[in-house]
Amino acid sequence: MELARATNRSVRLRNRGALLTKLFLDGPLTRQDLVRSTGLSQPGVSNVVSDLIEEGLVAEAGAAESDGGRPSMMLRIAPRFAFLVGVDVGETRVRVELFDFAMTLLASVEYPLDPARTEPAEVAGHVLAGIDAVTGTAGVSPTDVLGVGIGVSGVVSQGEHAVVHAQALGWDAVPLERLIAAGTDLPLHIDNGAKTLGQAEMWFGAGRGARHAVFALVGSGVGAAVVAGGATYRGASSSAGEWGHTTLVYGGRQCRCGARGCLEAYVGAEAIIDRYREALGGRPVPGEDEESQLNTLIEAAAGSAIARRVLDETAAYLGAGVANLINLFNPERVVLGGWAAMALAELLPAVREAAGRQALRQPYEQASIELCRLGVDAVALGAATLPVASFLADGGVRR
Amino acid sequence: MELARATNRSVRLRNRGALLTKLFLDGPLTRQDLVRSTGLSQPGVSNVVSDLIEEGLVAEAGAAESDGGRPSMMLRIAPRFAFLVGVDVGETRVRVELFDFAMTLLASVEYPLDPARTEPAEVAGHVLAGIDAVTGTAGVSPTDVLGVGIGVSGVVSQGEHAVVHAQALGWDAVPLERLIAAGTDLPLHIDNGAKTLGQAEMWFGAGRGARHAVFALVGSGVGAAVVAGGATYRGASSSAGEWGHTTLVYGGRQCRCGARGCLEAYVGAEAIIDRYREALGGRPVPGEDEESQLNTLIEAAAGSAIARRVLDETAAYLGAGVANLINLFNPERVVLGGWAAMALAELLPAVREAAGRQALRQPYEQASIELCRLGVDAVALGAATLPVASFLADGGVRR
DNA sequence: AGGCTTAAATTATGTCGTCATTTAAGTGTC
DNA sequence: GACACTTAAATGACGACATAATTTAAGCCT
Repeated sequence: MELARATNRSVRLRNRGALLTKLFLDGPLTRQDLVRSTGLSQPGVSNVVSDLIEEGLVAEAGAAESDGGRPSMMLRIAPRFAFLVGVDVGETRVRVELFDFAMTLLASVEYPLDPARTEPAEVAGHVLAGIDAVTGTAGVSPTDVLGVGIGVSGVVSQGEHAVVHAQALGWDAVPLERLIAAGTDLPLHIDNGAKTLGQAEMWFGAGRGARHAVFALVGSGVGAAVVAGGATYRGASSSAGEWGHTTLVYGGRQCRCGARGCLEAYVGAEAIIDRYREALGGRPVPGEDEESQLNTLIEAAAGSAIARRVLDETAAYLGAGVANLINLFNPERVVLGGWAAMALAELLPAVREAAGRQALRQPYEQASIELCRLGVDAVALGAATLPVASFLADGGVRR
Repeated sequence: MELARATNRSVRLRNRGALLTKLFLDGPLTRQDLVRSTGLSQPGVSNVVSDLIEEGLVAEAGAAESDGGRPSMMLRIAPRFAFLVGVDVGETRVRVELFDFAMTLLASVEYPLDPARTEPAEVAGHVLAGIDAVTGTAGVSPTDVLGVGIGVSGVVSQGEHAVVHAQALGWDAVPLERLIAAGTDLPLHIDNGAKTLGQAEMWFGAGRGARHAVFALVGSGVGAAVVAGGATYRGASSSAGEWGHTTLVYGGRQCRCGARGCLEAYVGAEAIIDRYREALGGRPVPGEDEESQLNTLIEAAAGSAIARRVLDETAAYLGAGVANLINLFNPERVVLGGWAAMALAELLPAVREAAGRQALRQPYEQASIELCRLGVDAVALGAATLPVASFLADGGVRR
C-alpha cells in the first residue's frame, strides 16, 4: 500500500537490482541474455553492466560460442567482490561459515553449546569469535565482508534491533542483535533458522524457480518457512509459519508449548519416539539420542508391525499437516526438510497420499510435494544469503 | 523476483498510483498532506496533481482552514470520473450493484437462483442483464464504467480467463469469465467472494490501516481471505485461504468435502446445527432455514445447558482455528465475518480466550481479534473495488 | 578478400523528479 | 488600511535515466 516514492535514481537502482539478481541466480549470462530476460534495451544493459564492471561487482568471463557474428561475452558475478558470513545458532552449537560472493564455502568453525545453560552473551561471543576465526583462516579482510546473516532456532521479531524468543533455549525477548552489534560494525541480518533454510533451498535447492513454496521442516521441533511471490513471508512480527504449533488433533496430546494437539506433538522427532515408546507399552526406545532412537524405530519397522504402524500414523499426521499448508497457502511446491524428515524420506509417498485425502482437490493438484536437496546444514548458507538479498534489493549499493 | 523493467515513465506511474491510492483511501487531502505522506517534493506533487485534475480524475474541493498563510486547497477523487459494477454471485442469488468513483451505491438489482440447478450460462446472463439494468437505472453510460468486479462463492483460478470451481453450485472448471466476456466489452475481474469481502473490509471496514490481516468468514461454509503486505494473498492458483477445510480434529467428523475433521465440519452453520441436533438426541432443531435454526440455538442457550455447551464448544473450535491462522500468518488483525459469525457475536470473548490457549504467545499478543464492520452484503462492494485496485496499481491509466 | 551476421558502443532525444526561486493568497498588527 | 509575516502553489534550471537510431567491433563463410 505505502509505496516508497520513486525518483529517477530509483529507476537505475531497480534495473541494477533486477539485472544483478538474474546474474546472481542464473549466471553466467551474456548481455544479450540480460536484454531478453530483463526487458531492458541493449544499450541500457550495456550501460548498467559497464558500471557494474567498473565497480568490480561483475566480471567478464570469456566469450560465448558463436556460429557467425561477434561472440557475446559471458558475464558473471565477481566471486571476490565481497564475502558473506552465515551463522547457524542451533540448540546444541553455533556454526559460523564464510562464503565468497559466488556462495562458495571458504571456511567454517563450530562452537558447542551446553543446552542446559545457553547464555545469550555466550552465543554472541561465539558469533563474534567465529567471524574473526573464519575471516582469519581464509585471509579475508573484515572490511570486505558484506554482512553477517544469522539463523536462530526461535521466533525472531524484526524491529530496530532483532529480538529472539526461543523457548528451547530458554530465551524470552533476547536482544541478540544488540549483543552482537556491540562487538562488530558489520551489518547484521537475523532471522529464524527455518526461514534461512528455506531461503537456501529457494535459491540453491528444491525451491528454485518457484514463486510460491512452503518449506516444512521436521526435526526435534516442527516449523515452516513460507515463500510468497518469491520472497519470504514474515507476517506482522516475523513469526509467520509456526506450523508446528497449529492444532491438528483438537484436545489431543500435550505439546511442550502448553497447548494440546499441536502438530509437533505428533510428528516432531521427540513425539514420534514418545508414541513408539507408548506403543511398546512404555519400554524405552534404544539409542543414546533422538537421532539414533528414530533410526531404531525405522529399522524396526521392517519386522515389527508396531513400529510400522507408528511410522504409518506419522505419515498420515504429517500428510494432514501438509494438506493444511496446501489449503491455506496454495503453494506450487511443498518441500519437506529437517533431519527427521530426511531420515523418514521413505514415508514421502504415504505423506503425499495422506495430503491428497485431506486437502481440497484443486490446490492439491497444483502442488508438488518433494524432499529438500541441501540437507540440514544449509541454515548457515541460507543465513549468508540474507545480506546478499538485501544488497540485491538495494540495487547493488552498500548502504 | 522477476521485477519489471523500470523506465522514467514508470516512475511517474508509480508516483501517480501512490498519490491516487492515498487520496482514494484517505481523501480529501491537501497537496501539502500528499507531500508529507508520499515523500514527493512539493513541485512533484503539484505537477502530478495538475495532470490528474486536467484528466478529470481529481477535483479541488474548497479551501482548507488556515490561521495565517495561504490556505491549502482540498483535493478529492472526482466521484463521477468513472463508475464501478460489483457483482455478488452467491448460492441463492446474483446481486449486481453500481457505484460511483467515491464508492457510493447508485443502483442495485438482484436475481434469485435456483440452488438445485445453477447453470453457468444463466448466471452469466444475470450478470449481463444486471449491468444493463443498473447503468440504465442510474443513467450511466456503459463507456463510463471502469470495470466489473465479480465475487463468486467458490475457488477462482486466475489465468488467461478466470475459471470457477464451486462444489456448492456443482461447478467444476466453469469458464465464467469467458461466458460473461462474450456479452460485454467491459474489463472483468473475478475473484472468490470471501476475498472480495475481505477487500471491502480492508478498504472500508475493520481492516483499514492493517498491512497483515486475516478475514475469517463463517457462514454455511467457512473460508478466509488473507491480506499480506496490504494486498490479497492468492497463492499459486488463487485458492489460498481455504481455511474451512483445514484439519482441526484429526479423524473427526465427516465433512462435505469428503475429508474428516475439517474446521467447517465443526463451526460451519450447518455443522453447528447438526451438533446441536445430536446433543438433543437427534430431535430436529426448529426453524425453516439454517439462519433461523441457528437463532433457535442461540436463544435456547439462555436456558438450556445443552445449547450452552454446543455454543461454548463452537467458540473453542473456532478459537483453535483462529489460533492456527495466527500461528501461520502472524497477522496484526483477525476479523471475524460471515452471517453465522455475526449471529454468534456474543462468542467473541470466548473465541479470543480459546485462541489464546492454542496459539503461541508472541504472535497471539501481536494480533487483535475483532468482528467485521460491513456485514455480509459487502461482497459486491468488495468486488467493485477490484477494478479500482487494478486502476490504481497501474497509476490511474486505463489499459 | 569481401559479404554477412551478431555484439557492443555512441549519439540524440525526451521524460521525470528535485532544488531554488518566484508568485499567490491568506492573517495579524499598528 | 498598508505593511509585515506565513504558508501554498507555480516556474525554471538541472541532472539522472532509458530508448531509438546509428556506428563500430568482431567473428564466420565462400
